[in-house]
Amino acid sequence: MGSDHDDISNTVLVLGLGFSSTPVQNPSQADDQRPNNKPLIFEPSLSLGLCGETYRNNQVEKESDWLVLYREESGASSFSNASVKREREMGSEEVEIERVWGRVSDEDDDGANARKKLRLNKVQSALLEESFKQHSTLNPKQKQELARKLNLRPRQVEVWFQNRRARTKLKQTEVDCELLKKCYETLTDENRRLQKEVQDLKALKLAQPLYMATLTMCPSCERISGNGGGDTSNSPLTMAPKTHFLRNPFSNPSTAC
DNA sequence: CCAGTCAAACAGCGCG
DNA sequence: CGCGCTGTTTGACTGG
Repeated sequence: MGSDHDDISNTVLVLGLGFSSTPVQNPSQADDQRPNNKPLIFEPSLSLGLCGETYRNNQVEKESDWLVLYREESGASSFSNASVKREREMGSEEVEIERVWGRVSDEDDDGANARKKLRLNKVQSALLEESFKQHSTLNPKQKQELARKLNLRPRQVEVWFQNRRARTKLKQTEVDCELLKKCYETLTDENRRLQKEVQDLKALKLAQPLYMATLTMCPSCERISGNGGGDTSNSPLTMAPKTHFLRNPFSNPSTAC
């Protein structure tokens, strides 16, 4: 009866109002794909802006260890595809150590490998992620420092942050898009239902023009009033609750009084 | 800096 | 098992 109407209305209202402020957990596929990585949680916010600002403090704890590991293994400037694949398959720390990786620097490009694409190792990725969570943009000093820590060129750090921002934004847009689709569907259903209700009421009004045109009753005080507040005490008519409570618009009595 | 794009690296699948 | 194919991820570049 009227209760389901109210339920639907409330649902729609909540969805509409909650949209801009409801935080949505979005387990990031991209960030969790590397099997060897610590579970870095990217939590895009549904609220406008400020995405990627949340982070877990305890992820910083290993940074120094990673850097030690990183510094121990860094120094190589060539790049090995086979070792990269092996690392991903085995997913162990020791492979990380024996893996040959590094940067394609301006200095040591030999021409043949100039177009070889660098793949950041997990230490580098983790530190970049950590840094990104703290601030999604870098000032020149931060960029230099990060590049120095990671043995990368500042340009590479800069590019990584640009890509990270862009892909975070894209991901957030996709989440928002899905939410808007759901919201649209809900509102469409609600609109359809209300249209039908209007039609029903119109049909009812045609069938019983006198009642519908002249009388209304508040369900809380059960007083009948005519149009323009006229006196109904001498009216021979009695109330027809059936018409009034078809969908119970008085679920909130104050609206009728 | 951002949006758009390219292309290397990689993952996953089916097939012989 | 390995090969080819396809789709995805991601480092890098370009133009505005």
